[in-house]
This record gives sequence, C-alpha cells and structure tokens, in this order.
Amino acid sequence: MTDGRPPRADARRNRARILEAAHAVFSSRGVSAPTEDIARTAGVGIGTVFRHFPTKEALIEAVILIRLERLREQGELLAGADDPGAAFFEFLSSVVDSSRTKLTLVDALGPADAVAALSDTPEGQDLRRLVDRILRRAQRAGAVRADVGVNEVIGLMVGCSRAAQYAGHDQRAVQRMLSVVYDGLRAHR
Amino acid sequence: MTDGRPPRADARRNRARILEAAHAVFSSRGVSAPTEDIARTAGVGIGTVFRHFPTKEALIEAVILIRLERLREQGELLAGADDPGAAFFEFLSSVVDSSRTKLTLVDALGPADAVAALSDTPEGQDLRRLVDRILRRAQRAGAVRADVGVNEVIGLMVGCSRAAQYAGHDQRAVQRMLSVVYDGLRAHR
Amino acid sequence: MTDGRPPRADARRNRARILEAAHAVFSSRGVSAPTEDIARTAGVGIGTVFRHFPTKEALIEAVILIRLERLREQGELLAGADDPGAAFFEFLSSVVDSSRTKLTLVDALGPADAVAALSDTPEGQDLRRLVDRILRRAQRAGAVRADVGVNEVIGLMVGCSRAAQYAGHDQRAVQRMLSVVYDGLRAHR
Amino acid sequence: MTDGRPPRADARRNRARILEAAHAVFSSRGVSAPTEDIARTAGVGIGTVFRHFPTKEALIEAVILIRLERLREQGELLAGADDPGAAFFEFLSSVVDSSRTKLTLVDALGPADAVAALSDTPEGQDLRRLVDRILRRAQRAGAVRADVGVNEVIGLMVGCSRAAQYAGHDQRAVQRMLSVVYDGLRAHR
DNA sequence: GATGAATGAGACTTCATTCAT
DNA sequence: AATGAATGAAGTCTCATTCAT
Repeated sequence: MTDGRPPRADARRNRARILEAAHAVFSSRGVSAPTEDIARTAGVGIGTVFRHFPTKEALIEAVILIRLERLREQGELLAGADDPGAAFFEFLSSVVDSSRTKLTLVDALGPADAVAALSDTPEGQDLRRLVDRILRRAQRAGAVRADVGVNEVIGLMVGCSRAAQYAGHDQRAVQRMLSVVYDGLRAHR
Repeated sequence: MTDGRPPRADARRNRARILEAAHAVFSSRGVSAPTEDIARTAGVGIGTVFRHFPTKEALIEAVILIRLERLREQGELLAGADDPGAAFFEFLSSVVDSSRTKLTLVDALGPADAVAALSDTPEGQDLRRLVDRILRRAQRAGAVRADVGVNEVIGLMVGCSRAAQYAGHDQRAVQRMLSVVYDGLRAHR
Repeated sequence: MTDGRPPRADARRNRARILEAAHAVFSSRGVSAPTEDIARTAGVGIGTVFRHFPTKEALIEAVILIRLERLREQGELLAGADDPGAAFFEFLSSVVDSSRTKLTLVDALGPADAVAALSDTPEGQDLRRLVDRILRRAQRAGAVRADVGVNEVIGLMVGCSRAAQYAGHDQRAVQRMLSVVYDGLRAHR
Repeated sequence: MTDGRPPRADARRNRARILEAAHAVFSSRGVSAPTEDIARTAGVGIGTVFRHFPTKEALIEAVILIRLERLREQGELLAGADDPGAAFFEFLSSVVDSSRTKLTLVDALGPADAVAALSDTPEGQDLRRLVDRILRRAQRAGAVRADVGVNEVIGLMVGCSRAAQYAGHDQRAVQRMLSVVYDGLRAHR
C-alpha cells in the first residue's frame, strides 16, 4: 500500500526537470514568478508540478534544499583539505559565488524563515555542522580569529552574498569587498 | 494640469501620511503588502494613494528616497566631525542599524534596480557623493585602508544590513559581525 | 475611520443584485455553480462579488439568511392569526412551498452545518423561536398533538421540503404527502 | 471487446473492493470526495477505478444501485411476513435507518436524476414494484390508509430520511418524527 | 481633491480523466 | 488488466488600478 517502491522512471525524470526549471526561473525572475511558467519551462503540465510539489512553497523549499546540498558537497571536499585556512576562505568564496542569482540561499524566505530553514531542516543542520567543522579547523590552524562562531560566519556569508548580488557584474568590486571581510576574519596581531 | 501652483494644504498632509503609513507597512510586512492596507493605515481612501503615487512602484520608490534622504542628513552631520575615522564607522553603523526592517534600502527593488536607484536618482547620487566624502576623509586620516572605493563601501553597507537582518534579534552577533568587517576596513600594517 | 456611514447607493444596489443573482443561480443549479456565473448574472465583475462577500461560503450564507428572514416575515404574520391551528399548518405549507428549488433552506450546508445555521445565527434563532411560538399556540388550541417540540417540527419541515422536492412537479402527490404528515401532527384521540 | 467471457477473477475482486470503498467514502464524506481517495481506500490504482467505471457518475450510480438492491432484499423478506402492517412500517424504518449517511439514496444525484434513477433503471423499477406490493398488502390488512400510493410512500421515505439526517445523533427526535408520519399513514377514523 | 466601489487579469490549487508503462 | 503519472480545465480568491460619485 504505502510502498517504498522507487518512483517510476518518467516521474523521476519529470521531477528533475521541474526542479531544474524552478531553479532557472526562480533564479532569474525571483520566487514570485508564476508556477505556470515553471511548468512551461519544464515542458510539463501545471498539474504535474503540483503532483510533485503540493504547494508552491514546497517547490521553493525543494529548490533551496538542493542548493544547500550542493554547498554541503563542496564543503565536504574542503573539510579535509591540507590547508585549513585556505579551505575556509575557499568555501566562503564558493558560497558567495553561488549566490549570483535572485534566489539567494536565504533571500527566498523571509529573514526569520531563513534562520528556520537552516536550523529546522536536517539539510540545514548538516550544512551548519559542516561550516562549524571547517571554521574550527581554520581557527585551530590560526588562520581565522578565535572570537567568531558559526552564527557569525553564516551571517557574513549571507551578507557577502547580498553584497556580491548588489555589485552585480563588477567582479573586481566583489573581490575587493570580499578581501575586506576576509582580512577582518583573519587572526590579527 | 502642470500648473506650478503649490499643492493644497490637505493634499500635502495626505501625501505625508501616506508615505509614513507606507514606510510602516512595508517595513513590517514587506513591499508585497497590499496598497489598500497602506491607505487604511494612513486613514485615506485608496484612490488618494494612487492620486499621489500613480503606481505602487512609485510609492515604494518614494519611501526609499526618504530613507536615502535621512541617511544623507545623518551623513551630513558626520561629514564635518572631528574624528574622520570614527565618523566613517559611525555612519556605517547607523546605516546598518536603520535596516532592521523588511524594507532594506535595496532589498525592496531587485538588485539591478537597486543599483539604478542609487545612480539614477538625484537623491541616490547625492548620497553616493556624501559617502565618498566621508570615506576619503577617513582614508586621508589613515583610519580606513586606501584600496577601497565608494562602490565597495556601499556594497559592504548593503551586505552588512543583510547580515544584520539575518541575525535578527541577536544584537551581540550583529556586533561581532560588524567588528569583523570594520577590522577588515581599517588600514593594516 | 471605521465609520458607520451607510454604504454608497451603487454599492447597495450591486449587493442586492448579487444576492438576487446568487439566489437565482443557486436555486436552479445548486450551490456548486461557479461564482463567476453569479457575477455574470448580476452584471458585475467577479471582484465585486468577492468584495461584498469575502468567500463563497459567506455568499451562500447570506442567501440563506434572506430566505430565513422571508420565512420569519411570513411566520410573523401568522403568529397572531385568529385560528392558531390553521396558522400552524399554513406556515408549514409555506415553508415547504418555498423549498421547490435546489437551494433548500438547509440542503445548502451539510446536515451538521444546517443545525448549526439554525442555532448559531441570530436569524436562525429568531426563526426557531417563532416556530416555537406558532407551534405552542396551536398546541394550546388543541390543533396539534402535545408530544412534539420545535426540533421535531423543524425536522419535519426539512423532511417535507425534501419530499416535495422529490415529487417535483406533481403537486397532487405533494398534497397527499403533506396531508399524511399533517394528519399525523393533529391531536388524536 | 464485448466478448461474453466472464471477467477475470482479480478483476471481479477489484470491482467489489472499489464499490465497497466508494460506499464507505461517499457515505462518510459525500459524493464530492475525490475519486483518488476511493482508489486508495480500495487499495487499487486510480486507473483501475476508471477501467471499471468509465466516469465518476457511473461509480456513484453503481453504489446507489447496490443500496437499492439491499433494500429490495430486505423488502423481499418482509413482503411475506405474517403481519402486513408491521412489515410495512418496519420496511420504512429500515429505509430511514439506512440513510444515516452522507449518501442518501437520492441526495447523491440532483432531485430530477433521483426520480430518474428510480424509474429508469431495472433495479429502481424492481424496488418500486416491491414497495407497491408491501404497501398494498398493508392497505388490504387495514393497517395503512387507502388514499396513498407508491409515489407518496417513496416520497415520504425520502423525506423521512432527510429529516432523520437533519436530526443527526438525536435518535429520540428521530423516533418522534417518525411516529408522527406513521400515525399519519395509519388508517384513521 | 478625496473616496471607495468596481474591475478583471492572474495566482494557486483541485480533480476527473487519459495514457504510457 | 492494473498502475499511477500526466494533463489542463475550472474554481476560488487577491490586488493593482480605474472611475463614478
């Protein structure tokens, strides 16, 4: 009845297409884009979208979770890198880099919800733990000042993403802004 | 139509009330709040809102411009302060502080529009010039590193506002995040 | 602000038109008829319907309340009639007669809700009290058996309405069915 | 296609399960319950439901016909009972009793369709003939007044079912209402 | 100038029915 | 025969904007 059978091949394919389309549409036009457009982009009927994601919110969430997962994968690679300091800053950069879109990690949900998204969902907690690990390692290696915690780092990630978004195409400006924050994060004295 | 006569007293009063109401409503509930609610808060009919601001977008813009103006006033005060470095950082702090709302300076409009708002409007350009002045003074005084320009500073303001928004009520976290950025901004070595 | 001013003339006119249209449409095609059809019938936009009645349910309720009110008016006339027994049966007949439609007094809402509608709303309670009065008067006059109460009478009204609905156009059959129930209601021996 | 072969065993089993599930779901939640829920309750795919019953309406009809058939069976038993009057009233009671559900014999379809269902289908006509038989026997025995016919009796059954539905859980009220109608049906004077 | 009722496009969501697997 | 994913028409409701009062 409530079988654990794997979903049919076509269903899986459509689900992936919808997520891809949602990602594209949300990224370029914001989460307020009509669901119908996502369906069209995915090449499916709107009913199919709602079969896979019962509400629009669920769809947004799913797209965000994928983003979180991607970040986690990247972080996982860096968590064991030789140079803990370099790994930390590289991770920050990759987060910021992945936010050049209208669907920022957390902008999608209201600010309050954003915190929730990172605390309430297993994926969010995973990512949080990972950031914690990367951060502490860098701190132990003396590459990052000791008086910041995960919360501040995540906050700065969010802020830098926003700043980068603001700077738009001007990559040089982004680099300069990041270098300011990075300098601030480095152990001093 | 475009007679140069000054607006009637009640019209001016209504305009002010609408702007105040819009600020309150947008700040607490975001720009997607229905215009009708703003009219109700202002104690006027919805028709009056649209008479003063032909589209909702125009209303949002007007509210933002007021914010910019307030910032400019604060900046103006600091532009001549005794300690140029302190003035610079105080200005940053006041910008961040004024962003604890759902109507961030630039979140309101899409990122692209945001840049436009700061470049295209006279008010935006005024503010920009002011930031430039405060920044250069602090740099000449040796309080801020020389390799950042207005663009980066404004970008960091936006980013810090977002970060503060993210941190929500946790003022201590906000302080720690700001101290990181401020350290990064200070002249080093 | 929250003024008690009477609604504008055109609004009142539209409200009346919508109620009329809703009555007509619901009666002939059932409450599941789309709201759009009611709007079209009333000659207004669909937005106007929802401005006056925030949900479809509210519209249905309003239509039913009018029906209740009409019944109450008829009942009021009979409550003081010379022959209490005749008045009682006449009232029953008028209730049944008014139910030759797809919007029966209570069919509209689920059975449970129906009871609620007659108990929860002031209008329903008014009508209930009125039925009580007419019934008791007839009982005191010896025209109706003493062992039935308001609840049973209202239940029988509902049932007879349904039976009449079932019989459709065959008025003779309706008469015969009613005469059975009326005989049963008369005081015996 | 229309080969006379008997249906496969599993097909027959599924058909039965679907009808059972449809009965359960329609009874408790009304005919507007989604077909998908019936499929789930029956433990089959929705495609299977539509294979057996080409439209939802056909499914509703089938469920109703089963109800008619059950009634016919009960009636058949009573048709030969010793006391024709008691049999008649017992039959009425069992009809009313079987209607404590959201799928009343006839409520399911619009009133017009209901009559049709009882006249057009062989099952409906069978039941009608049966009611006729039970009624006439009771009339011959002097237990029921002579001036009512099948149509009125069926109409009263429908009405009493509705009245009982209205009374809901209050069985005492139901009894009192029925006693009124039964008294009215008895031969008088 | 002010009011707020009217408008209608468009958003989200449901569900009977079809059809590839 | 059975399955359940896909479909899209249709329904309810929102809200920026217009316009008669």
